Amino acid sequence: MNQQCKVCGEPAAGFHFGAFTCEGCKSFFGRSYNNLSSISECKNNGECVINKKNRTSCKACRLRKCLLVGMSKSGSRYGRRSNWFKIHCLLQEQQQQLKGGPDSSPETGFQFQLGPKEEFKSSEEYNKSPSVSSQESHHSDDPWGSRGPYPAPLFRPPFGYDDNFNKSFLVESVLAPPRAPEDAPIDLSLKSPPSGASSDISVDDYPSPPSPPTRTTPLDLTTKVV
Amino acid sequence: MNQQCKVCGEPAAGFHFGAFTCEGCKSFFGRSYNNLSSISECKNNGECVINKKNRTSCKACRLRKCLLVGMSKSGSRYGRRSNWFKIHCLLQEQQQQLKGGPDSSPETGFQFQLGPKEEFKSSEEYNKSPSVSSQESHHSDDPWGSRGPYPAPLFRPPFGYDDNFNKSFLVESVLAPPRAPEDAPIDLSLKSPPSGASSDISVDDYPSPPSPPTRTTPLDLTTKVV
DNA sequence: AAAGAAGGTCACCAGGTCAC
DNA sequence: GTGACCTGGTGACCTTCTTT
Ligand SMILES: [Zn+2]
Ligand SMILES: [Zn+2]
Ligand SMILES: [Zn+2]
Ligand SMILES: [Zn+2]
Repeated sequence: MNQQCKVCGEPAAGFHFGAFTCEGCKSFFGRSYNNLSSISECKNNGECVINKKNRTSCKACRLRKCLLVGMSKSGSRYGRRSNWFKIHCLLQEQQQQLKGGPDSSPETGFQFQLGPKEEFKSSEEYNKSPSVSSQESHHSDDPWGSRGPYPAPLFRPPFGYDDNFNKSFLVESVLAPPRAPEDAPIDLSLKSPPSGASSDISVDDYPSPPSPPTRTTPLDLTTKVV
Repeated sequence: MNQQCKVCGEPAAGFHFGAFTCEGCKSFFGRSYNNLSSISECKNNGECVINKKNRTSCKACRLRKCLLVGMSKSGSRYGRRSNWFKIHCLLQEQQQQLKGGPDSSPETGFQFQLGPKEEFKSSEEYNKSPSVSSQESHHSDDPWGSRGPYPAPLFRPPFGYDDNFNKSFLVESVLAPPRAPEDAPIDLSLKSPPSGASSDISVDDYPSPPSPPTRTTPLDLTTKVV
């Protein structure tokens, strides 16, 4: 299994925070997440394309990429992955090779968790975002720690698969370049969501896993959203 | 690990911008790079030989040397050096002592990142490898060795080298020094400052770092799995 | 157990400082 | 302008703990 970091393209060290990443991006994400204020605005209008060599040059864009590929603190967990997961990884990898060449852009790299792109589910949801506060957000106590609400069948879809929370919420609100006038004072608003809830990032709770097996054909699993 | 500055020969302070250099050359390069205009043309026809004592006397030549030894803004590396790398350093050092005497010229000093020169030679071996040539572009990787998945043995070869590479590691590296596939262009455009380095030197890209022994087979991921 | 991820550690480096 | 010295960020390696 030879995955590449979905953020920068370097050989991946494992599945971290919801995506295959290298040690560097893993650490970076872990650090940044708790310290968003340390990230200064992109000087390139938020359009940097992250790769192995330049990944350290723009933290804002690196973080954005992390979120884009599905990383999230809450969407992580300990322990080994199910077979289901591994199998899918392989398949996906192969498929990708067929059409993209081994080195297809890290940009879209391996699409495990719903493609970042359209998954965005409009920003509308985001617009009303603060809504997050609704109520389920108090998941706080144990975002995931102890086996949450899952049935854990033999082949349960791997974690992080459906966690698209950050896609809609964080990515857009926070990192997406908010149309700032050039000299915008940065602020990069991603301080922390107003809505308290302490969740600087809230995850709506865990969407029921797409029941996997039983094949559906070309594993679609991705689209699901709830 | 006492390395010498590849630019001037003084004891190196570390690996900076892609090469082992002293503090001075590091700073010099960092400064000059953003300010090429400040460098005046060489008065000696671009033939100055840089050493510890005269390094400050001709900026043009000093900078040229920097580039020659592989320095580049994008070639910098962060974080700790991998064990694999360290071992390599030692070996190389030893080898060098055997044949060069402890005090071999700083000129050729330690060749880690293949000098942009003809270090290549063995690349032919590369070329004839059928599959590789096709599109193995993402092959590279350096002795810095970005690690793959964990339970990594003490000296884990970077990227896709097979696991029992470890065993033969010593032997191989000694007999067949690693050579990089050139995935990097290495143009090193500025052979000699055409006329004043004033013209921009585009050094965008960086000579691929040294690199580990080449692996031959295209990774057979199929076998492993599950 | 064994595998594998989160987190911690701290070797290392780009940059910035500021007496020369 | 130079380069010894600091500082904050990075990432290879390691430890702890969860999941298979
Ligand atoms: Zn990465
Ligand atoms: Zn950027
Ligand atoms: Zn030097
Ligand atoms: Zn000169």
